[in-house]
Amino acid sequence: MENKTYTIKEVAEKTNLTIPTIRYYETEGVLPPVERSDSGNRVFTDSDIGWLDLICCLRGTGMPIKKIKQFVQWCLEGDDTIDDRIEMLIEHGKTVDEQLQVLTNYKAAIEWKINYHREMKMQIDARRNAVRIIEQQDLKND
Amino acid sequence: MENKTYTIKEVAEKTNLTIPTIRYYETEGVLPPVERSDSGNRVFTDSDIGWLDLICCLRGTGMPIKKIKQFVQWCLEGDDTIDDRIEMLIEHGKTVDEQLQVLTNYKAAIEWKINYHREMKMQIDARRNAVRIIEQQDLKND
DNA sequence: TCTTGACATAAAGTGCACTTTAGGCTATAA
DNA sequence: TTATAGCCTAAAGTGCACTTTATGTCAAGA
Repeated sequence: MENKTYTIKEVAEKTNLTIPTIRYYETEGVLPPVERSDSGNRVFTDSDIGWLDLICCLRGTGMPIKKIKQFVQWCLEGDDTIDDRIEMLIEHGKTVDEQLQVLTNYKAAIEWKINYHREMKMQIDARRNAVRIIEQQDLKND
Repeated sequence: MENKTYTIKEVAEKTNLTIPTIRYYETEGVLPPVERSDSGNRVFTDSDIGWLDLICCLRGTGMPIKKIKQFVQWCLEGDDTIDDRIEMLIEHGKTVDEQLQVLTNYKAAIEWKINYHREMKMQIDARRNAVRIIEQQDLKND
């Protein structure tokens, strides 16, 4: 499973990122420098994909690129940054909890709206039905 | 509770939106036109705040401004759009479920990372401690 | 009466995270 | 050998959702 390598296209498929996004992450220093072939093409390893998975996780939970870069840099710097890293992860975990809380509340509000609209629809349909019946009776009476 | 009115500042405080954002929503047609005083100032009602709460809910769950505008316009158009509105809410509800799912998975990944880093820290500390002890012994032996 | 503060508009600017474009290199297949 | 596909870079462009700026009106208190 180790020492297998991937082209940028394969990595894009694996990570659901676009090719330009992967390149962008590397030039921005969010993704650590990727190995190159003799002709200058990127040669990705499972480790690189691991970094990208981490980046996706942090981005997907709303962490800005700059902060992710900071975290990755700390990882590369080694042992001395372990406390900073743990602190950042814990703080970020808290914001994710908040996001989950907010999202859950909004979800409930949307469900409420849906039910409200459904009841509204029932009444509209009932009214329309009543009008139809009256019209039919008017037709007969003419 | 009804027929009370609010200034834009009060509404901003109530909704946690900024004053320019509220104006922006109105000029964009996301928020239906707000009543004005003789001097042209906006006079908000509880109904307006209700619209803003809805907008916050939809924005907070990732619906783009354009789509929210569409939904609000449908609401203003009346009964004939009830099916469209219900469909949009249901579809949006699904995307919120997906967001919750993704976010929950990411949260778990972050927790996993935290634990991984904590164990890493334990090892680093243990190693440092060992080095310290050895250094002290070396000191004694000199 | 004058100043202060809250409101108004229109238009330009901002920040973020990419995406697109233009131009060029290189290895394989026809 | 030539064309095609896949990679490369640097730089400019994009889309979204606001935010900021410049300028002006209006009502109330000193």
